[in-house]
Amino acid sequence: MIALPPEPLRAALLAWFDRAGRDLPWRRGPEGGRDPYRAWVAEILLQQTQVARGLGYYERFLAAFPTVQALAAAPLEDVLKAWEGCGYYARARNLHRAAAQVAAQGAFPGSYEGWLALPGVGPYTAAALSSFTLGAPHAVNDGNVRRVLARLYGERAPSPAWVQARADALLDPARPGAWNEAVMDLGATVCTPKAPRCAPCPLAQWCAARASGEPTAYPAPKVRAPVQAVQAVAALIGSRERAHLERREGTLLGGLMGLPAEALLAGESPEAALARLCARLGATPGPLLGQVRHGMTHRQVTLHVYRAQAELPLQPVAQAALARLDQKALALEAARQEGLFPA
DNA sequence: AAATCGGGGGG
DNA sequence: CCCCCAGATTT
Repeated sequence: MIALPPEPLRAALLAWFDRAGRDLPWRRGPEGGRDPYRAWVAEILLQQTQVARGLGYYERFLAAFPTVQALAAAPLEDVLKAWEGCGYYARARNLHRAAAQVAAQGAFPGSYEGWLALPGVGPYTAAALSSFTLGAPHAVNDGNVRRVLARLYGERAPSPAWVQARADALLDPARPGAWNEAVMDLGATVCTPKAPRCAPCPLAQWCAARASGEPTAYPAPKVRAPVQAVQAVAALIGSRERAHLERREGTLLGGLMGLPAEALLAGESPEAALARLCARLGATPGPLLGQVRHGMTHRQVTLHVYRAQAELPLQPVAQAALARLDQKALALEAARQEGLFPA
């Protein structure tokens, strides 16, 4: 392993950060002494979610739940509604659970280990929050850090342990929170995945990937599981404004509401699956409204949406937290209020 | 170590 | 179309 000189490298990156770092709403307050509630909500929201996308959700979420006490007291349905469309809904469920723990103990964690003990807080988030809110010397390891360090050291296949060791060694003990934010800002705005801008990079003089002439070769792309094609049927009972909805159980979209649905069994036709679904609901199958397709990283879902009739409770769709897939399905029923779509 | 969990931005 | 994103949890 090449030993990089830590002090000049730290000074160069922190000087760049102080000049060119991003101005983000969760960065208000003193360095190393940020408001733990605002910092925590941001870190959970930003897990596997790009900053530009998280911004809108952040403001709306804080407006709906201004304090951890308000979050703890709110029904989970309201929390999921605020999270609607953002994905990885276990984050919202864990955030709600953790809020109850924090409210019960009357204070936010005062250490890395304390943060790590909260549901939904793993090694990255505990390092981020302990450095941002407590000034604790813990180095974050996220996608940006992985890419920046892989390029800096010229490592094509950086393991999590390799990244953490390098991040720990480089962390500036005088400004751990600022250092963590600086590496992430560099990765997000300069050392980007496909088009790194080496010219303005404050670390260029030490960077092995830049010296190689092919910075984007570091790190090598991760091998990903193939996308699996899935088919299912759903029943629309009622209208797109007031429909019969079910709560999804399990890990996939768990906690969200959606149209009653059944996955097609191997070799099964959509009509047969619809018959199974209607038998379960005590409903009468109706005509096909259409199909919607929806991609979910490792799944490509084709949903066949049918109308159905039944004496089942309807609820206002606008107040329920729905996945994008169900919103697409509901959109198949054209709004037909008098005057909305004149003939 | 590998699989699973959403949805969208950007080349 | 493909890779990636302020990862965590479960297997």
